[in-house]
Amino acid sequence: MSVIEEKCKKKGVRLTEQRRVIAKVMSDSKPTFGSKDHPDVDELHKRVSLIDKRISIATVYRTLKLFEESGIIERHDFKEGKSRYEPSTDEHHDHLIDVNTGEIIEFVDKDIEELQIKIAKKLGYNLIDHKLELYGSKKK
Amino acid sequence: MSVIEEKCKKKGVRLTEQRRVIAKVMSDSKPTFGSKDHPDVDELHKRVSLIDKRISIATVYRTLKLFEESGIIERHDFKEGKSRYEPSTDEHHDHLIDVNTGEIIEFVDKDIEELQIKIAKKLGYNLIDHKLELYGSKKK
DNA sequence: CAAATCGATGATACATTATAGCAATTATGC
DNA sequence: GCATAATTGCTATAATGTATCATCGATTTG
Ligand SMILES: [Zn+2]
Ligand SMILES: [Zn+2]
Ligand SMILES: [Zn+2]
Ligand SMILES: [Zn+2]
Repeated sequence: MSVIEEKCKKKGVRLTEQRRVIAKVMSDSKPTFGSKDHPDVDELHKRVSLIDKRISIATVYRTLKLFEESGIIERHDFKEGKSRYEPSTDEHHDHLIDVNTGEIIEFVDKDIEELQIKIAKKLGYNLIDHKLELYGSKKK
Repeated sequence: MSVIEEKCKKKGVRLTEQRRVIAKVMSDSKPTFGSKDHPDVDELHKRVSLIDKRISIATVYRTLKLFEESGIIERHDFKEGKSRYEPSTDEHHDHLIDVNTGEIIEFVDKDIEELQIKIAKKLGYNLIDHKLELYGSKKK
């Protein structure tokens, strides 16, 4: 059983054959370091179709929304207009996008997380969420 | 003459009657502290129409794109799907969005800017651009 | 000054991403 | 197994933004 299927069970999200396939594909999407996973809906539909080509794009959209609202996956809107998805991780991370290759590098930085909380506080706010994306080109 | 009209002249961006109106509206959009300006295309078209109701939404789109590509204004994609605009400022700033009211608070923080450069460098990248948005609720 | 030229405009068609409606199918609880 | 409720696939629709194209208007050329 895939990691995401297990999380669905734990959270009481009903599973169907289609959702199980989408869960499997999402679970397998974890990027090895250096890759650029975080697939978009079309890419996911392609991967899903390799397992069962009768699953419609509408179901992919609906299931991703369901998983996202249940906190099982995360949606990102990088600079493209379309959403990209990844399985939720235990430890929060942010992203650096290689502007030349599109490669996505994940990073964790405690200092910048704390700094954001501090900035919000100074402005009189409690930080609820944040978006941090770095765009860069490889040093030579 | 509006601030943005002046910048157009300086950069050699050709001005028309329509563009002058849009430049004026954008120039007037600078938020006083506490406001939530950074208007979207529809809002801008509304404001533009008050001055000249024959200006089409297509021209607003085209002119905003032109101004943006010339570095005269900046486009932001907050969490809504539609773009919002503001005049470019001398000093770079980031945004905190009040999740309850939609209010947008601008802030400048040298430390977080430097930290981002440092993080990119550590990953082997030169930082070219970044997106930093804080979402929070007012402390009571 | 008139003609030719070139870019900008307005209206509309189209593209893209995503959601909504609905009949048919599937899963669930008894 | 049967009734009920949720889910699916298909398609239509919504929302945001871009492309097309005939027309307009400004500018240059002779
Ligand atoms: Zn973060
Ligand atoms: Zn990630
Ligand atoms: Zn910044
Ligand atoms: Zn701003």
